[in-house]
This record gives sequence, C-alpha cells and structure tokens, in this order.
Amino acid sequence: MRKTDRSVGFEMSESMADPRADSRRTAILEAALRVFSRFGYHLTSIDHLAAAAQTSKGGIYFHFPSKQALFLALLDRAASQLRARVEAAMVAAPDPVAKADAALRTVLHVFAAHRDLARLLLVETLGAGREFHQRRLQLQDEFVSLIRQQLDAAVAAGSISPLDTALAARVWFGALNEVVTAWVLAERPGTLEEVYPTLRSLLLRSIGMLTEAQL
Amino acid sequence: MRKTDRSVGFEMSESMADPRADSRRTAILEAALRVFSRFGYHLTSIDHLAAAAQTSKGGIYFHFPSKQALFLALLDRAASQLRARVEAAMVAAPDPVAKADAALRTVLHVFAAHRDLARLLLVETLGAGREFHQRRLQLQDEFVSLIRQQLDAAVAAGSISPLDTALAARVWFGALNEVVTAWVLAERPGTLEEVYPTLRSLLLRSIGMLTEAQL
Amino acid sequence: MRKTDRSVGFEMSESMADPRADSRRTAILEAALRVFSRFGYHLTSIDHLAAAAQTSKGGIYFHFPSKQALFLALLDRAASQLRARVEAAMVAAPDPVAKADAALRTVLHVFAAHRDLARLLLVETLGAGREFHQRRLQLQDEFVSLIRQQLDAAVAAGSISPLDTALAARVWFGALNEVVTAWVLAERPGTLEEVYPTLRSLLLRSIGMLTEAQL
Amino acid sequence: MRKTDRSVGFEMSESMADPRADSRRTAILEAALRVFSRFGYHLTSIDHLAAAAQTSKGGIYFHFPSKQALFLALLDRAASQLRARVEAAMVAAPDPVAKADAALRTVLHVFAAHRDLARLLLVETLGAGREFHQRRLQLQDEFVSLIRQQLDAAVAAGSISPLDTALAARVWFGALNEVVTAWVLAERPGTLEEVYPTLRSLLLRSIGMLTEAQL
DNA sequence: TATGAATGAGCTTTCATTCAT
DNA sequence: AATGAATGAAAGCTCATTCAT
Repeated sequence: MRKTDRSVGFEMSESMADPRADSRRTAILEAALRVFSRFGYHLTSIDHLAAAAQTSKGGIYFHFPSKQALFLALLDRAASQLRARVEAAMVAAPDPVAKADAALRTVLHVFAAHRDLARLLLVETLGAGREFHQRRLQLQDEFVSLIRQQLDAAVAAGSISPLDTALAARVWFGALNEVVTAWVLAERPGTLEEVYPTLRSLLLRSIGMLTEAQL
Repeated sequence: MRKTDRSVGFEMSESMADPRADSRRTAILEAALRVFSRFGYHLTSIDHLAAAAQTSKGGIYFHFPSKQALFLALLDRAASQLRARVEAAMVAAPDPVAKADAALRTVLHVFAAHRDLARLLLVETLGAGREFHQRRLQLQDEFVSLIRQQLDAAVAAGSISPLDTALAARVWFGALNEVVTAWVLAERPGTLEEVYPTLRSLLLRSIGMLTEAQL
Repeated sequence: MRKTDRSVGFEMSESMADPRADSRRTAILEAALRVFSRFGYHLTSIDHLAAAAQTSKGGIYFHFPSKQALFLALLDRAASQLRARVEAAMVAAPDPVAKADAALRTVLHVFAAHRDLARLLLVETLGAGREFHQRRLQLQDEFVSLIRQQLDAAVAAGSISPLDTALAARVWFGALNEVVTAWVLAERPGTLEEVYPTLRSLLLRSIGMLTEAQL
Repeated sequence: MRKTDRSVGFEMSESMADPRADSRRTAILEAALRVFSRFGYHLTSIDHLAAAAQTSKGGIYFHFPSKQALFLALLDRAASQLRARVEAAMVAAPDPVAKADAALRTVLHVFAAHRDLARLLLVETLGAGREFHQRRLQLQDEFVSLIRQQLDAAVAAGSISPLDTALAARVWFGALNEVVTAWVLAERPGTLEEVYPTLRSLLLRSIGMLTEAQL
C-alpha cells in the first residue's frame, strides 16, 4: 500500500523523499516507457531514448549500465507499481472471490488508464527476446498465484466447489491478458473498462460461481 | 516422437501436386520455422537461415525478397495449415458447441506436437516488429471469429443462453493462448494436452453450458 | 627457404599459386601494415584501415573476424616472411659464427628496406597492449634461440670460449633491436645498413671473437 | 620486499621541503604509476585513476589538464628520479668506465626494485601514441649520451682503444633494455639483478676492455 | 538458379572532457 | 578544491541487402 493515491494516476515518479534527486533517472524511465511501448525493444535505439528523455546517450549510460538493464528496471518498476495498486484493492475486498475480482478489476482499470504500461508488460516483454521471457514468466506467475490463492480460499470457505485452481487462475489471467492485448494492439481501441462486467460474469461462471440472479 | 507422430502430422511440405518444384523454397521455410522459433526474429540472421537450409544468402534472396517477407510467408503458411486442420476438425463435429470444442482441441493438439509452431505464432511474432503485430492480430481475430460464429449458432439453436459471444470467444482464445504460451516458455514443459478436459470444463461453464453431471 | 627471391623484395603477396585469389585479403594486409605502422594499433580505426585498403568496414570483417585478429595475422605474416629470409641467409653461411652474423645482417637488411615492417614488429607490437606481448615474446625468443644455437655450436666447435650463450644472444638481439628502433623512431633517419660492420665488431668482441686483425 | 626496500627507495613523493603541499597531486601520480603500468595507457580510464587515487574525475582534472599531460608528467617525474639516482651513482665512481658501469648497474637495480617503473618507461610508453614516442626517444638518447660521454672520456684517457662510442653506447643501452623488457614481460620473472656480472662482462668486452683475468 | 564477397547504415557502448554546484 | 552528472564524438562490430560471376 505504498501508494495511497486513489486516483488512476500511475506516476513513475520516485518516493516523495527527495523531490528533484533522481529526476533525470525518472525522466529516462518515463521516456523509456513511452518509447519502448510504442516501438518495441529492438526498434528502440539508445539515441531514440536519449532524445525522448531530452538527454544524451551518455546520460542514459550514466544511469543504467545497458539497454537491457534499463528495460528490466522499467519492467520491475512498472510491475511493482501495478502490484501495489492490486494489493491495495485486494485488501479492501471482503472475501476471497471479491479479492480475486478486485485484482482483475484493478488491472483492467490501471491498464485502461495507461495503455503504454499495458503494452510494455503484455506485448513488448514477450517481444523483447529470450532474456526477458523469464522475467515475464515470473511476473505472470506471481499474478496467477495471487488469483489462485483466492480461489483456493474460496474453495476452502465452501464458496465454490473444488476445482483445478491453478488452471482456473491461469485461464482467468489468459482471458484478461487477451482482452487487454487485443485492445492494446487495436488500431482504434474502444473503451477497455466497460467490458468488465461481462468478463467478470464469464470468469465467475467458469468456476461455477455466478447465479442467474447475479447476472 | 513428437516430430514423427503421423497422426498429428503438420508437415510444411507443399501439396503433393508438384513433387520437386519449390523444394528449395520449402526447405527454406522449414529451416526458417526451426530457426526463427528457436532464436527469434532479430537473433536470426540470413546467414543463419541459409546455413540451416543448406543454401546461401543469395539462395534465400532468390526465393524471398526480404527477411521480413520470408517471416511473413512462414507465418501465413503456418497459419493456413493450422487453419486447415482446425476446419477439418470442425466439419466432423455434429453441433456448434462441439465445433467450437473441436477447434480448441485441435489447436492444442497441433501445438502440443509442434512446439516450434506455437512459439512462432504466439511468441516470436511479437518480437518481430510492428508489421507483424498486425498480422498476428488478424490471425487471432480470425480464430476468435471462428469460435464466435459457433457460439452465435449455439445461441440461435437455443443450446446456450444469449451472451456477449464476441467477448466469450475472446476469453476462450485468451485462455487457450495463455495455457499454450506458458507451456512454450517453460524451461521444462510438461504435457500440454492433458489439461484439455479441465480447460474445456472451465470454458464451457463460462458460457453456462456444463452441468455438474457433465463434469 | 620458401622465398628464393634474392632481392630485398619483401612483398606481402600470397604464394604464386593463384594470382588474384585472396587479392582483397592481401590488399587489406598491405594497407594494414602501412597504417598500423604509421599510427599504431589504437589510433588506427577499422574505418581507417578500410579506407586505406579501398574497401569497406564490412569488407575488413569479411576477411578478418576482429581488429585484433587482423593485427595478429599481419604480425604472423610479417614474422614468417622475415624468418624465411633469415633462414635462407643462414643456410648459405659456412660456420656457426657466420650464420649468426648472417642472421643479424639479414634482419638489418630487410628492416632497412622496410621501415614499416620494422616499426610494426619492434615498436607497435609492444605498444598494442597486453594481448600482443605474448606473441611478441614468442617471436623474439624464437630469434634469440636462433642466435643462441649458433653460439652454442661455436662454443662446441671451439671457435669461442664458453660463455652464457642465452644472455649473449639476448644482448645481441637487444643491441640490434635498439639500433633499429632508434632508426625507426628518428625524425630524419639516416642509413641503417652502414652501421653494420661496426655493430658486428662490437657484438663479436663481446663474445671474445674478434682479433685486432679482423677489425 | 621490493616495495619497502629502503636501500633502493624510489619514492614518488615530492621533496621533503613542503610536507603536505601537493600531497593530492603526488597521490595521483603515485596511483597513476600503479595503474598505468598495470593496465597500459589506453585501458586506463580517468575514472580508474580517480578511484585508485581516492579522488574524483574532477579532482584529476584540477591537477592535470588532460590524461595525456598526466601521463607525461608521470613520465618526466619517473625519468628525473631515475636520472638523479644514476647521476649520484656515477659521481661516486672513480673513472669513466666505472661510471658507465655504475650507470647501467643503477638502472638495473632501480628497475629490479620497481617493476612498475620499468614497465611504464619501457613498455607502456610505446602504447600511448606518437607524442610519447618522442619523449621516450629523448629520454633514451639522454641516457645513451651519458654512457657515450664516459666512453669518450675512457678513450681520451687511453683506457680503451678508439671506437664508435655513439654506437657502442647505443648497443649497451639496447642490451640493458632488452634484458629488462624481457623480464618485465615475463609471466614469472626471475631475479633481474643476478644477470648483471655476466652482462657487464659482455658489454665491457664489446669495447675491448675486459681481459681473460678480469672475468 | 545459386553463390558469397562486398557494402554501409546502424547498433550498443566507452570515455575524455566540461561545468554547475 | 573537489564532485560527479552530463555530453557527444568515436569506436568496434553486425547484418540485411546487392550484384558480378
């Protein structure tokens, strides 16, 4: 719950501790998010990043040891901020199914407001090559675990019948991933968030959770 | 046995009509599938492809105007052969839901037997740059449409209650995609196909199709 | 005795076998000798070499895997051609002391005619950094051994009194090296070869070989 | 023991006159000797030097206008201190030949105790580019002159027969240079000083100085 | 058809030097 | 005096593409 900002804001800025320190580093990360998510890892050159961050090639290398390290730092930062948002939303939810629901809703919410973030995490990380696959897998598994834990808890609580929660969590994640990815890659993307109620119904039903009335 | 399994045969060879013509072109495509799916688009050089296809750089350029065009041709070929398999399976299915089920099962079946194909279509296409995203999206949408049509037909036939079939189809595809992608990226992949029954249950339930008994 | 050419010619051209094959490779080596010996290893860029050889950066890299490998190839080539000349001269000499004398004279002779070669072997190889020191040491030790063997033979034959032939050979080499190096580095170098008679006297006397009459 | 040997002390510290002034400058020079002689001119970066001298990039640039100037200052300092040692030893020697002998012995002595100094003056100076070749040549010529003057004096005094003292001095220097350089570049260097008696004999004999009895 | 030598734009990375603080 | 963030020229190397043979 590091970030208490309740708005959709998903700023890349560092902790409030020192206002201008790291400002260049932060500017680079912000620019990198923009550029990497627009052009992808390979098409983005260091010169490109430097221009976008209004600095120089050397400036980039002063703050990050390599292009790969910069991309990874960006990934970690993005992931940890998304994670914080999701965890905050889950804390506020009353029961396991509501927590899982909150997690999904929050991800959709954040991605809807930050298409570049969605593109970075869902598309470019897969596209950036071998080195990043492991990291992606790790982040993904983390999220899938989060969901799975809630499903397990729901089973334990008797809210839903026993089922393969590992697979169900993966299915949920895949569904969300696909919906967001299609939106990210669309030429003229519509509104992402308005699909949520329907998506929610489908997913809850998939685990035998939704009654006719709840629809 | 994966590669020699006759029942899942998914050879890249052209139609039997002209036995030797295009054999070089075909050899190049086959080698390219192997190499691109192993190393990705950017790490694969024309020299690399030429060596794998036992030809020369010039040989590649005689058959394909550019690296990009070769990759695209490979993509189209892979997609159309996958499509043919899926359509054949759908024809044999008795009703809409069975057809949709057959489509998913076939995709899983083919990918299970051809991990390189899965990797090419689901992973490497994202690393190859913007132009390929479009194509990937198009293939995906095509498949989603295929599913959607069956769901619509099922609704029309009264087999399932009305629902947002576009989204449901996308969710189905996303779930499948996620399960396959995780398997493709895993260090030590397990057996892909054995998850199908459970996956099927989840997806069918998501559209309100599966009763307790059917499980 | 690979080269039978008795002139001072010290061409870089390959064996007479295939007249134009390897012509580009040879041209690169010739240009590299010129440029490296003029500017030194570090100040010489690949672009510089490419321009001097009238080819392109890629052209260089087609024939040599790296700058270091090119420099090493140049070194080996130069050394082996110098070695051939020296060996040929030694074969023609009647006795050990005459052979040693011939070796020194030939080196001076060749270097006098090819200042760039002298500079490459004596100056730039030391200046090019760690990686090349070992190779330099090896080439040098080879030459020192050559001299030493003759001194040992002279001792065995009773031509000279026993002495530390290893050190004497090294001293001879050092003396030669210094004389050539001073000439190589001089702004306005004089004639190198005319010092030989005097140098010869000094060195022969150092091993107790020269009588008053021989002076 | 090499570094702490009081009898061969060759500290880089400034004159005892001003105890703390220039201490930073001196510290930089001392660190630079260590680092340059270990890694060579090109592989040594300003950052590297700053770290070794426990200061910062800016600190280096406050005391020296450029990397080249720092290297040159180091060279001059090293040379002048070596020169002082040599001159002191020569003053103490009774006659010209003994003076020349003392010069050589002292150089060997100092280098034996300060391998880094030997490496700097004899090896790394060649890797640092054209400007340094000149300086090296100059230092060398200075030393050769020193020897030559003694040889001329010895000829004038009738101690030795007339000879080309310029060449003889160069030969002496070359012999010394070679012995030291081989030792500097050796992987497992032996004891440098123990070769001196034999080297001395060879050199003295080369100018017709040493009788059988003196050996 | 096929080959492979050649091209050159473009890449990531390094590092001497500057300068606001 | 000293610091270290920032600059940008230049380096070594890669590789898609071309073309004479």
